[in-house]
Amino acid sequence: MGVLRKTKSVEVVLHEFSKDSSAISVITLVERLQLDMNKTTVYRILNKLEDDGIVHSFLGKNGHKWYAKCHNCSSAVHKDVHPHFQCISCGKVECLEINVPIPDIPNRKVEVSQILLQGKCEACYD
Amino acid sequence: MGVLRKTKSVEVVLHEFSKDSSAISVITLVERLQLDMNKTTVYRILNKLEDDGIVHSFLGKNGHKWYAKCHNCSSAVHKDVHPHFQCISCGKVECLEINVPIPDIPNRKVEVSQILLQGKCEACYD
DNA sequence: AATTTAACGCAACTAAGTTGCAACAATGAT
DNA sequence: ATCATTGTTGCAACTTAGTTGCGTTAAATT
Repeated sequence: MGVLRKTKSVEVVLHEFSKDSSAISVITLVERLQLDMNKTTVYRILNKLEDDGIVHSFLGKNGHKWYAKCHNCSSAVHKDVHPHFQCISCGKVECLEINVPIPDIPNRKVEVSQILLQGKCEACYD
Repeated sequence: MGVLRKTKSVEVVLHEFSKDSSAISVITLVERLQLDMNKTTVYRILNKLEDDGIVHSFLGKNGHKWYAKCHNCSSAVHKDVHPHFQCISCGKVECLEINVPIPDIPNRKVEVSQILLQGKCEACYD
């Protein structure tokens, strides 16, 4: 499954990602687009955009879902398995373009790593 | 706040952690103890046990809360900021006694790191 | 045993995310 | 351009993790 039709709603959602380079939580998106579309539509479009490798998702500090634009993904391979950074002051979430090497773990095969770092962001830094 | 009284319910919850060395999700715990106590009680006891540094919590792959016994914590300092491993086959979650070094990030101060690794556990490994 | 007050059970609530279905609209064919 | 097809949307109702308020119960202390 993926995005098949270029609807108004899809364009509106895409626009939100194009104007903001940081990640957006679904909650924020639903709230921000409540006049444009139903929350069900937001959830469904995000699902499809992720299938298509256009955005990727991850969980913020409360276990709520966040989305951000992908840089080097396709529907086949989601390469964007970078860490994410959430500011504990302003709540903003960003993708970090760094590589965190995961040590080998005996008798276990790590396939996915989900790393959420929390602290003070650039703007909230003392 | 913390555990002030040694009630039957507290002992039952503690017993669950003593008989199982891997982590337990709140959902499982509520279900497993439904004959012993109310789910509200489970949530409240876990909260207090965490405050006291007896257990620590983290989020599993669906954003659901998990708890595991602490090894070197106190109510003042939660030292148990190790990574967790969740098996994608059987769903089991374990604490990993390894250290994942987080690289310094320019202009940001990392205070907490939440690392969830997913893959095949010892038992489900091919 | 009486008193104090933390802890408990219960029911009702909140909020994120999902589902089913009828109505609508983007796309390709005519 | 119009029609038919079928993917997409809105709506309402639902599911489920987690929380809250409050009256009752039961630890701990005297």
